[in-house]
Amino acid sequence: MCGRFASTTKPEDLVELFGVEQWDPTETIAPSWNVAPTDSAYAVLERTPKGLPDPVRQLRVLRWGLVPAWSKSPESAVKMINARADTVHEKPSYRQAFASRRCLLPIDGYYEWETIPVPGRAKPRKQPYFVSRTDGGVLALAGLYEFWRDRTRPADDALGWLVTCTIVTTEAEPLLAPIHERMPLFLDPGAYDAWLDPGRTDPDELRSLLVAPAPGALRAVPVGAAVGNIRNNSPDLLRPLTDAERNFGGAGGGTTLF
DNA sequence: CCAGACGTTGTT
DNA sequence: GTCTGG
DNA sequence: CCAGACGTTGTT
DNA sequence: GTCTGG
Repeated sequence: MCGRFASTTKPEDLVELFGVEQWDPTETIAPSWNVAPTDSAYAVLERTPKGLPDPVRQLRVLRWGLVPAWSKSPESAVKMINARADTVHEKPSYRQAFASRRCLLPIDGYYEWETIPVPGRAKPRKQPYFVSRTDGGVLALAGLYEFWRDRTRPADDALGWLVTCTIVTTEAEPLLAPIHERMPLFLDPGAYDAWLDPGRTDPDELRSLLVAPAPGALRAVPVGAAVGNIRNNSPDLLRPLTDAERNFGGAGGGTTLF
């Protein structure tokens, strides 16, 4: 799955990479090596302005954790950080967003925790990994977004709209499966246009864009436990564990190597 | 008909 | 908002 | 996802 | 043990 990630690419660079036509520089967030659910994140999406024929590609800041438009409160649905690719087109909470509000979430990589049973102890050990593109490029995660109106605020209050997002997940590819059974889906540049086009609403066609990556496209590197605490946030979270650090605490011998 | 859910993951 | 369960 | 809390009353 | 907050 995907429950924590790093996002440090400058918005100006994201604008270049994704062919963004519209970005409001006041919508800027600090680089983060520890983005958690309910945090803000950059998203690339397309909206068609009233009276215009074509959608405009934008870079926006959304809150991670999708809140369906019909939710009574924004907390009730904050667990919706992931959406299963195999059912996303039919789930009441996601299908409208899937039909017309798809986005890309550009990230450097995400964290995955391997659960390692410790003989004789109830609590297993949790070994975090940082998963990123082997070629070092930005990962364009497949996402959905949704608008939620806060009725406790005045009708003309711009802050009365909450825009949230979720990440589409699938079965882990074979190389990652030993760490974790699920993983987020990402798109290759050739699929960006079709995925973002709000004019495309055929679920089967859209689902065909969600394909597993080639084996080896992603790499997983074991990192320190500090990432577990969201108060920790620095490039040091990405530093690979040394062999000595991995052996120290590692019950039952070595961890999976890449 | 109304009431209540609407999600994913991991672990047992 | 819309579907499911009772 | 992990870390950290885990409560009620009365008053503003 | 389980829920909430970030």
